[in-house]
Amino acid sequence: MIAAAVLRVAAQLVDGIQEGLVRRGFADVRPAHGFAFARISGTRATTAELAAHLGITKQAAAQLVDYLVEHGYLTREADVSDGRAKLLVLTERGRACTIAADEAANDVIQQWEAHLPPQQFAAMRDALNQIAVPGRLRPAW
Amino acid sequence: MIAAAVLRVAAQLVDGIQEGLVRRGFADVRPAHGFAFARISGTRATTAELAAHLGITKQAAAQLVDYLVEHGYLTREADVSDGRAKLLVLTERGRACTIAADEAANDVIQQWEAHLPPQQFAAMRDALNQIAVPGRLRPAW
DNA sequence: CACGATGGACAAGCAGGTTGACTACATGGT
DNA sequence: ACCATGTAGTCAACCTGCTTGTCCATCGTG
Repeated sequence: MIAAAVLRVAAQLVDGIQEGLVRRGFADVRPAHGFAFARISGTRATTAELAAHLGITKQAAAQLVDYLVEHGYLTREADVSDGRAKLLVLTERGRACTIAADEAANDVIQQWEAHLPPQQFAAMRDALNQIAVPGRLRPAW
Repeated sequence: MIAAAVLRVAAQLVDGIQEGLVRRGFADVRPAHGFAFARISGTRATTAELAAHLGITKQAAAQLVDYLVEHGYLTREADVSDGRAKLLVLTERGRACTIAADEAANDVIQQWEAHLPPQQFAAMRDALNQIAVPGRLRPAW
């Protein structure tokens, strides 16, 4: 069953990243935080924008941000161009964590690559990229 | 990024199945229930076995089973060979729901197939089946 | 047949999300 | 210049799905 295979592969990836982060000294982040980091390290981000990106309410996003601030991954800075907003910026540790997550993800993917003929791996990668629509990232489990 | 593509594809699949189930009249089941159905419709199943299969505690599995019994998908039957155990068996509605879930999953997959050259789709399917280890099904999000 | 292991259930609590209401600031129309 | 409406953030209450801890009844093996 291909559907089950997709879910197992996704589960492997998430679990593998999580384990890799623990090994690299980032035991206090959850998978959801990774999606937040990805958003914050990209363009300018506020809590409300983050909430929209993750598909959760801004209250839930706010408490996620609280957690990351408490654990030294993020700071809230005043936005000079908007007195209401607070910009989310990664700390040094936050940037180190995003890098570690990327490395951990690549470790998992390299294991996949090692199990497949190069051309088949490339076919799978291209197929996944074509299928994946740029919409929501987190499923509604 | 291939990691993001995998997660998006998995999210699409889960969301697509969920939406297909709603369209077919099964609005009161969650994705986790699908994994439970798959286990129960296979070999003999008890609540404790289900818990092990899903990677959750038996208490959590018990309340999941409670829900499915209340909603008419399952019954608990006495096990003649073990006075402690209660066998989980699908009702007619339960069987119909598993069939509907299979159909919904196939709908999603057919959309993927339609977007890709047949040979590339086959390569992706085979690659995923090779990569997927038969371990846990639900990630620890 | 006694004793450890196992299936199931009861209770309390936690984590991550929700809805609702409120304040402070922004912005565009008259 | 001002007011109306919209938006970022926060406080509070609550819900759901899961956890840990404890217990009982039954199984199976020495």
